[in-house]
Amino acid sequence: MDANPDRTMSPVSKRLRESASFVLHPTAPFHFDGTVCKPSHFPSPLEVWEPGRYWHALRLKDALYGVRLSDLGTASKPAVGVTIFSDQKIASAESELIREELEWRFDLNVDLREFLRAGQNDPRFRKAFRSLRGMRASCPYSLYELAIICVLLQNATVRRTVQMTGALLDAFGTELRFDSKRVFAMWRPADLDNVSEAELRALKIGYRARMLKRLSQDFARGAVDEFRLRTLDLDSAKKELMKLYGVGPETARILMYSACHQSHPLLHIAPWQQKIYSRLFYDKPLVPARRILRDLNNRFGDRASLAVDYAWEDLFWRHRRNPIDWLQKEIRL
DNA sequence: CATCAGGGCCCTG
DNA sequence: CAGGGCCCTGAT
Repeated sequence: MDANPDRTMSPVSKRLRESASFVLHPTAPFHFDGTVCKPSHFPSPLEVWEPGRYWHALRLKDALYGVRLSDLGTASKPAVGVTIFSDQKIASAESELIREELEWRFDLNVDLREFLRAGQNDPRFRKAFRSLRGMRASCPYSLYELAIICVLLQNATVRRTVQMTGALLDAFGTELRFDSKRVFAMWRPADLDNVSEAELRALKIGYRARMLKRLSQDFARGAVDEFRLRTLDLDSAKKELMKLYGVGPETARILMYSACHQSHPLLHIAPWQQKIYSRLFYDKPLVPARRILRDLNNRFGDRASLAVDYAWEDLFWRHRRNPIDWLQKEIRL
């Protein structure tokens, strides 16, 4: 294991050099910034975004890459330039594997045409669909990595999640330096084999320490096959995921949606979501959850989760440009 | 200073 | 299937 053995030291750091490049052609329409940058997410050192460009770490098999994505096309003629940074040469078969994985993680081949039409026809969604037209439900992380992030989000405020993530990455992550950027790669499941629950707790992650241990063990011994999971239908996949310690209905939903690209009808709206959706879709302080569910599912069916995501991210994009008062009050730091 | 709730989940009864 | 407890932190 190459996780940092002395956790009082600064994190393991690697310098990578440019090793391969190719171009991807997403389905049209495509929205680059909306796909790679999610303003509703908590800020983390796992990625860097600038308009039209995006940097992150990618673990595949046993290799660790730095990735830069560049927007080279337009909404209707999309093209994404990919440059891979590595500490060794990249064979063409390897390059092909990376290409397929990136296409999956950013959901570049999905057909959104019918879904986008439905959004244009709904006055509540028209604006969001217009400004993010072609956005994907993407996730730069592996299933394991996203599961860890979900656990760090549970029952915590954003500020606390940021702290826990930083502490864990300092201890077990790898800092990648490439293309004048620095991003962190998360540890691998097996890297926590020899780390005790007490050591994790010392990083102030509380009761989540046990979940991190058990999740990592399960992934390390192959109890979860991410690639098989991608092929399952919604219910079976959800059932599989909920066997994992620390993965309940909400985390399973997030994993299904973001990492497995299973859009779905809405089943449940939490109180904090209800408040925000009421403002967003009805311009009222509080609309009954039942009604919100019915309206959205009627309009969008099994793409309802994606529709909400469009409105949600659009809201945060607008908030970023021009702070929205009522939203600021809802999102505690 | 004390108390509480937080962008869930597990466990118990 | 309902409700209490969980780590820690900032808000009150």
